[in-house]
Order: sequence, then C-alpha cells, then structure tokens
Amino acid sequence: MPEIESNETPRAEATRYNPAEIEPRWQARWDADPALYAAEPHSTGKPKFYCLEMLPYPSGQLHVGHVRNYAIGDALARFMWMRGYNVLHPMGWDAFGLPAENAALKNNVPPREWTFQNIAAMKQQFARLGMAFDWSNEVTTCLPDYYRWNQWFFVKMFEAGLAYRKKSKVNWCPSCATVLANEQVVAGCCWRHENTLVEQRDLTQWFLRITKYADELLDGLNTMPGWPEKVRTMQRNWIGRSEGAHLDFHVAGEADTPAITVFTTRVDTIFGATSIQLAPEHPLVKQWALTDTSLATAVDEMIAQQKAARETADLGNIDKHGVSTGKQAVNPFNGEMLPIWVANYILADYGTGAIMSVPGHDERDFEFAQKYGLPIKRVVAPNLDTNDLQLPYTGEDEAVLVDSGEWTGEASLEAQEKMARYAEQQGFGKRTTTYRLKDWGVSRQRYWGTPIPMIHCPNDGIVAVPLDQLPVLLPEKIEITQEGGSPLSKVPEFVNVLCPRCGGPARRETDTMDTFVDSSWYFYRYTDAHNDNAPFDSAKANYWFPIDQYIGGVEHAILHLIYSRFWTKVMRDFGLIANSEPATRLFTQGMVIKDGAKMSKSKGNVVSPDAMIEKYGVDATRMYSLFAAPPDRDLDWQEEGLAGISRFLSRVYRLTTKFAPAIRALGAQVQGDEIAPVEFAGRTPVDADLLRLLHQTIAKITADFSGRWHFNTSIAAIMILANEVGAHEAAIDRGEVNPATMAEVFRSLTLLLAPFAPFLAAELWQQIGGEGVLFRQPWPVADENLARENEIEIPVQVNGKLVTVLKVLADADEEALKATALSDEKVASRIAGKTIVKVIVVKGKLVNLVAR
RNA sequence: GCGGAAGUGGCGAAAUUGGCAGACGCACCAGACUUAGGAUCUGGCGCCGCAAGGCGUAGGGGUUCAAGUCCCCUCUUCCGCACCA
Repeated sequence: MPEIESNETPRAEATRYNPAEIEPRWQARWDADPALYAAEPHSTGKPKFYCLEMLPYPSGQLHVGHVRNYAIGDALARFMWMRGYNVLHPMGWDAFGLPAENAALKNNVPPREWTFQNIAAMKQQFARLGMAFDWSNEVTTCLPDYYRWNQWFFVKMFEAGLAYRKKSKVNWCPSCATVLANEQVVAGCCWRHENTLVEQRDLTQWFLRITKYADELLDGLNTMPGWPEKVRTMQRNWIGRSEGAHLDFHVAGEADTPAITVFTTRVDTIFGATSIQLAPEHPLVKQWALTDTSLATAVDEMIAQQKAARETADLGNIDKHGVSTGKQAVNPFNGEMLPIWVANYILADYGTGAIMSVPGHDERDFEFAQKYGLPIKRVVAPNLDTNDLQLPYTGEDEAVLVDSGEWTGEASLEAQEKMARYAEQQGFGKRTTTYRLKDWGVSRQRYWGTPIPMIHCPNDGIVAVPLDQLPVLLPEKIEITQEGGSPLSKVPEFVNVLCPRCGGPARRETDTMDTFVDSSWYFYRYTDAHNDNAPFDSAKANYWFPIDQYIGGVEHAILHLIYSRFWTKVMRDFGLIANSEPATRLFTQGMVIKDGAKMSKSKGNVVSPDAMIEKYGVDATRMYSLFAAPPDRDLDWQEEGLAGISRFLSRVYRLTTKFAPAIRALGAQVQGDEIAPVEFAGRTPVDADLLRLLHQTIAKITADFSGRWHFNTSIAAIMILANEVGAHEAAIDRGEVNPATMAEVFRSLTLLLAPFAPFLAAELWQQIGGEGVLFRQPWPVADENLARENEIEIPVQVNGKLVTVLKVLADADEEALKATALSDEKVASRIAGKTIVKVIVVKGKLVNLVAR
C-alpha cells in the first residue's frame, strides 16, 4: 500500500499518482514474462523492424545520457510493435576493456567479477527503467561463447590476408599502457585520458586491412541517406581520399641513391616546383645524416620540437622551419635543379613523406619559401593574361597553365590527368590514390580483451590457431599489475603451447584485441546468440538485417561506426550476409548536459538517474528526457522541468482513474478496437471538440514517429489533449459528453502515452478495462473526418501587418474570404482613405490587402 | 585555417511547404481553496507604453503582397578535422 500522509483525506489517497507503487508492480509483472518483448518467428508474415540502441559498457551505473538514449529506442520499439511490426529490440554488454583492469588494480577484484557485478546492477536498472528489451539473445562480449567468434573472424581474416603483422610507429598511451588505434587518438591525447599525451613507439602489431575497403567505405556513404550528413561527412574526411600521382625526382650526382618519390595532387603545378621537401623521418634523411652531423643535429632538433609541440597539443600551429640538405634533385619535366630540404611540416606517415614544394600554388609551401627566400613561381592562373595575380593561387577549377613549357595554355584539371599520364609513359611517375585512413591497429597490450588466436613458432613462423581449437580462453588466474607489457605474457601456461603445424614448442601471441572488434559485429550475434557452430545463422541475419534504426551517441561517428561498416563488408565477402551496410537509418542523439557543461565527476554536475527515479518515477524521468529538447539536440537537464512532467502525469492519472469506473462499465464497447461509433448527429459540441482534437493528436504523433522524431512536440500534443479533457471535466460530470466519446478519448490517450510513459499507460489501460498487453494493442488510427476543423481563424493583414483575425468556415473560398475581410470594421478603418491595389487571398491561410 | 551545426522571451523550446512569432513546459506575478503549502485550481506572463499603438527571431543589407524561414555580408557559440601535399 502507498504510504499515506497523516492528514490526507481518503479521497485524495484514492486518486493520487504514486509511481513508486505503480512502477515496481508492473515491473514485477513484466519480469515474470520474459517472452513479452521477444521477437516473433520469421514466419509470422509481419514486416520486420530491427530497432537497436548502442550497447553500453558495463561501468556499473547508467547515467542520464543512457536514459535518454534508451528512452528514444524504447519508445520507437513500442510504437513499432503497436503498428504491427515484428520487432527485434535486443541488448547486451560491451564488456571487455580497460576499466575492469583498473578496478582490479584499485579494489583487488578480478576483472571478470567486477564486470559481472556491474552487468547485474545495470540489468536491474534497465528493468527498473521499464526498457522493453528482448534478453533472450543477450550478448556479453567478454564471454567465450562470444569472443571465440572474434577469434574465428580474426583467423579467417588472417587467411584472407586481411589481418597481418607489421612493425610501425604506433600510438602509445602511457596511462592505458597500451597501443591505441588512430581513431582513438583525439587532439594528440588518448580518447580515454583527455590529458594524457599519446607517444609514438615503434612496435610490431596486428593490423586489419580496412584500407582495402577504403573506396567502398567512402562510396557507400553516398548510398546511405538514412545516416546524418554530419556523420557521413566526418567519415569522408576520415577516409580522406586524394587522387594524385607519385613522381620520381632523381638526386643529382648520386646514381646509387634511390629517387625521391613525392606524392602530389597537383602535377599541373610541377613547373612551379622550386624545392623538394622531405619529412624529418624520411629514410634518405636518416642516411644523409650519418655523414652530415649538422644535418643530423638539425633533424634531431626538429623531431624533438615536434614531440614538444605534440605535448602542448599544438601541432597545427607550429612554425614552419627546415634545413637544406645541400643536395639537389632533378625535375623530371624540365630538368631543373631543385634544392632538397628537410621541413618540419612534412608528415612522414602521409603520402610518401616527401613533396615537391610549389610556393606559388600552395599556402604552406608559400609560407616556407618566403621564410627561406626560395623562389616563388607562377605557373597557374585564372587565364593566360593574368599578370597581377596574387600568390599563392590555389584555384584549379577554372585555371590554365602558364610558363609551363609545352603544357602552357592547358586547362589545369586536364593537365593533371595528361601530365600524370605522360609521367607514366616516361617511367618516372604513376597515378595514385592516397588515403588518410590507415589500417586498423588492433593489438592491445592488455589483459581484459579477446586473446589474439595466433602462435609464434620458431620453425613455422606465425601460425593461426586452428578453427576447431577455438576459443583461446582468457586465463582466469592472473595478477594485474601496473607494469608495461602484455599481462598475458606472464602466464606461462597460457604462453607455452605446441605449434599446431609442427608440434614443436611455440609461444602464444599475448596481445589482446581492441575492444572495438567486439562492437563491430555484436548486432549480428543478436540474431542468433546461442549458436555454437557459427557466429550466427546467415538466414537469421539476412531476415533481420540491415538494422532499420540504429540509435547512439555521435561520439562513435568515426570509431565504432566505421569499424562496423568495415566488418559488415568483410562478412559479406566471406558469404555470411547479403547486406553491405549494417544500418539503414542512424540516429545520433544529443548529449545530456547540466548548467551548460558536459556532465563529469570533476565538475560535480553529474545527475544520477536513480535519484530522479526515486523522486519522480521512471515515467517522468524518461518522458522528461524526451520532452526537454528534440532528441538530436543537446539537452540541458533541469530538475524543475521534470517536476512539470510529473505534475502532468499526475493530472492524467487523476482524470483517467476518476472516469475509469464509468469507462469499464461500458464493457464490451471498449474491447479491442471496437469503439461504439459515435453518430455525428448524436454528438454534443463537446464531443465534437474532444474527438477533433483527439484525432489531430493521433495524426501528429504518428507523423512524428515516422518523420522528424520531435518527441518534445509529440509530448506537448499529448499535454494539450489532456488539458482539453481536463477543461471539460465538469461537462463530463454533468453528462454532456457521450460515454462512448469519453471511452474513446481515454482509451486513445492511454495508447498514445504508451511509448513515452509505459508504466503509467499500462496501469491506466488496466484501470479503464483494457484487455491484453498494452504494447501489442493496435496503435490508434487518425480519422480525417473527425479531425477536420469546420471553422478556422484567418489572419487579415493590411500591407503585410496583422489587423485582425476572422473566424470563417474552413472551406470558405477566396471570394468569400475576401468579402469577409473587406466587411470587417477594423480592416475598414485601417484602409480608410486608401486605395486597395491588390488583394492576396490564400485559401485556408490568410488575407492580405495591399493599400496605398 | 578547413568542414558541419546552431544563434528565437527570464529559462528549455515551438513554428513540415515563405503566410497570426513564442505552442507545450519551467520560472515568475495575481487570485481561489486552505490552520498551513515546495499541494491543487483559475488567470496573467516577448519588450516599450496608462492606452491607442510601436518594436521584436545575433547584427547589417536584399528579394517578396508577406521572411525566424529564401539570397548576400558580418559577428558569436558549439562540434569535428587540423600542416593530409
């Protein structure tokens, strides 16, 4: 029983909205029926709808951002059920990762135990929040029955040449004590440690050949209108395709030295090249530095300075400087001698780490040439007669070549193609495409991740663990320490194995996989999570895929969302699935902020959903997260607003429960969707008003779900409807409303509320005598005839300024509107003494009189 | 620097196509009920003005009978990328 305050009247008790009593009661009922939200067999003939929210990391606590994310997805899933779809709405845990190891260090609890405790706690929270998840295909990525398929994919990729090992410069986070992928470096710092600068280390690591799919990943973006343009743009920029050419410049007088290959997108400007610039890390620079101590010193300084700049996260603003090597290279197009320099603005890991410097037509080269007095030539101009052209001029679309030998007069864009072709014919060049995207480094020197299923054999080299020997289990007994290096390397029984090929002693790979591997394909596993023979059954995946709606934070625009697109393409090429893209529609919800700032423990502005739930209930908390802002925008959490939602729900509760006995008494009339038809003639004006607004509201909310997802206005519309019902409360009391109208209004109001306030809606559904599970009831259908207004208000303007608002019949034609407007007193006084030169009448919209 | 999004009352926001700017909610003000109110209900609430009326969607210009919405310029904020040749 609800707690009753000492001096409240019994009547108040009976009508009081008490979510603390209602919500746990319904939660218990739903928990007792695990099949409630389960997807149906594929044979039902219903259209399928795969509704997916990004799975959480089991930190142990849901925050209000989660509540918002899952409130959006849950509302959509419930709506789609009510619209008759077969909905898949699963959930799981992105359960590998560093926090579990940190917790182990701090609290001396094994990562596995910590993780499962957190999962249990968060699952409770999900249940308390009334999230309609189908747990029958729960995925927990740290369990062997999941990660064995990571290993399976890894071996398959290794066999297909998509997973490989190489030594390279990698990002190293000292706080994580592990390597990071390029995608995990944000502004020079670790994505998990905003203040920890990432170091560069030379290590041998495993990579996945995502660059093989660079073109497809890029071009596919054009076929994905259901993804936000922002995300597609970010991915385009990240992939960074540039078409250009490699050109070889021979070093003058050094026949034994290999030619310097530069990458350029502007072959057409080669007659304007006045130097060659090498990255400090370029192999030739290293070679020359061996015999040139001043060069060596200068280059070392440059590298040190770059490192320092990286530490202030100020790499882009570093002053350009360089040093001449004293060598010269030959321009293959005209034989000119170009001095070879080393410059700090040349990136070693983009293109070839060497460029031809064209100061006349590149801003960076211009800045550098000015500083060091290198010649600046003009070889491209908007037209042949341009003499006073300001350099650098970087245009190319409508530009022509000047002072470029036999190429003079060619259009810039055509010359790029022709000159590259010429270079190919002459053997000193090749047309090339360069990408910013690099292969995905997946090795992590950590414990709590998927063991990479590879074996290092002294005889056979690198050997994959045979598929039938998977999974390679992560050892349970391990001491987590803060020392560097892979923790697994300190577990002899893990490391020491026999080579699967020769049977001799060998060593297991001790690195684990990046946790983004886990999340790259988890949503396929949801379609068949208990499969012991394959990652999933293709028929099942092909039924559900692509995901119809994917919902998550924009922070994954590049990381997870590019990796999972890559993984999808790989699985397609392996013949496992038919789709090339994982999700038809992607929705990125805004952040939840507080007092204008991102919530963080250090700022002390974190809002706990538990506290909100305790005070206002789940329904109010969920509904507020949808009401306070459109879901794609940032939401500033204001508790006062939540109180407002709570008041609204109380009003709905009071009104509905007040009339519930009468509605129940109508008995069969309210069953299913069999509402007794309300005859036009027998309807009172109040009936007509209520039904009109009801059907307008149904139409609006239905449109919101299929369109812009502005649930803030959907909820506002429900409030307007409820307020209108409340305004007619006395009329209903007096019997001025047809009981069938009242029944329809309350019944539909409850159904409309179901996606947003599931607990209250379920309670009210029961109270008004609704049968069956609320979320499987058909969504109400708007009746255009009932929704139609017969009288509307039309603004009348004179010279574009509002003069009055007239009530007219909705179907009044233009002549009638004009006549009504002209006969109005206010209008007449406004146009007195003037001549009407023009009358603009927009039927159903307005009348504007132009008078002089 | 480049790319993207945005800028509307005291606050969160609304305004599918150019057509009554500020729906809905918060806060606030007044009143009712009340021993009491951080409950509930009623009314008010962009700014200036007693009013009539005027002004008003970051600022400036333009197109139009009509502009928050379309075009040009400027400013500010947030996000992403950041020497990508």
